[in-house]
Amino acid sequence: MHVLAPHLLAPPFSALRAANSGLGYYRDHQSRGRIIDGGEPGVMDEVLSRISEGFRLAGELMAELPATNDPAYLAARCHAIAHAYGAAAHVLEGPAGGVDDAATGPPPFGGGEAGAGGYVHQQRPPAPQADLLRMSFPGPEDARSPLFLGAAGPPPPPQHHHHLGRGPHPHQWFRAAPSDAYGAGAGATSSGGPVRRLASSSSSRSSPPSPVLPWQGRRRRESGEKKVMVTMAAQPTGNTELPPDDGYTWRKYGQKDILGSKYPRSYYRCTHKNYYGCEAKKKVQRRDDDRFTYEVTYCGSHSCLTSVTPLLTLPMPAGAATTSFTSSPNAATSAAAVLGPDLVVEPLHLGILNSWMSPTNLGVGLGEASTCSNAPAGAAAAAARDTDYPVLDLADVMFNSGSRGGSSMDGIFSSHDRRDS
DNA sequence: ATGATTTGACCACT
DNA sequence: AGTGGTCAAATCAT
Repeated sequence: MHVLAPHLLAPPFSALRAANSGLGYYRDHQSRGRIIDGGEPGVMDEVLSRISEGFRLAGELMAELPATNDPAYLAARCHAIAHAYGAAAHVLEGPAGGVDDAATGPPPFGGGEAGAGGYVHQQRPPAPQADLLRMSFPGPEDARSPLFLGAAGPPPPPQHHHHLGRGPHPHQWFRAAPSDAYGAGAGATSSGGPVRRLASSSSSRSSPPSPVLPWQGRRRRESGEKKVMVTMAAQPTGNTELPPDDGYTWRKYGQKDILGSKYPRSYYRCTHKNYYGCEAKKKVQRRDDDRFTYEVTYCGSHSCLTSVTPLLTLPMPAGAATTSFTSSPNAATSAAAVLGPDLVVEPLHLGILNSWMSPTNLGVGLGEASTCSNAPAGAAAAAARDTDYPVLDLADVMFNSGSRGGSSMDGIFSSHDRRDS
């Protein structure tokens, strides 16, 4: 049995931990600008390069793990990874506070400590760092861009040209289940579908005089509606990139070219809107300056996953906050609340977790994020506020239970519930 | 048959 | 008037 330092774990774990270390990037969709202010121009490039390298190596290691049993070899690989991250830390901390050996230094993203159950996140990093996020999931065949970085805005939408391979996600690390019963891991986004036609082939549809009926409820935008923007890396899948999978299933309902943006913006609504009237929506846009990064803006909350109590009753490690996720009628709100108001990014964390694992399991609505961070969390949150949030333990538990039954949307949306068209 | 995507048009908002 | 968000027919995939 090889024991790796928490921060040396391969991608999914390290990414997860990073995310749960408060690096989750989440903010109002209006904000823009750099996330990382590295001071000198070249500094962040180097940091990125280092982190990328570390992530890449970790990805490779993970890929090799199943077939490798040589402790010495694994240790060497771990050191290489540690070195890469250490170098990044060194650059970040400057000459004075450099960390020469990441293996003995603090976790790359700080704020972690080994507890009874392992690595438990306790505090989130200083505000500035909170912006430092951007996930990427280097896979064996494509280890590009590792992660977080703060790009500022949201990630761009799926480019249909590349998109959508029809089979299972090539890139399902630690994902026990393919997604959900509808086979849409990344939601409709990856469910496959027609490849975008060239403009010239403008379908045979002879544009009938738009039969748009008289005012049928094109709802006026709710200006007060909270939105959450998240920057996520594309899912590397060999030579294509899929939009980030946040664990929910989405159905695309529109795409639009946005002024000033190189890539079009795609609009998605929850696939279960018709089942449960779920109003969750999201806009996905690929960044102009980084095609591997998408900016996802979530609007509204998922009301379709409020009955995922089985998931939320995952065993909690001893010592972890015991506040139940199950008592609330609204799992999403409850979960976020439990994590506490101090963790502004928790919904994102969970969303990320969600994306790492069998989606749909985690009934945490990202759309609830803003609401949760503002709204009183209630007694549960209050109780959890001063407690070590079991985020990571939960994550581990979830990873470990990724193959458990119930990961399928079937368990949540039984066929008889479906009233969709 | 069913469900998802594409895409032009419509409409709200600024 | 310009832009962004949504609708829905046509089309495509399973």
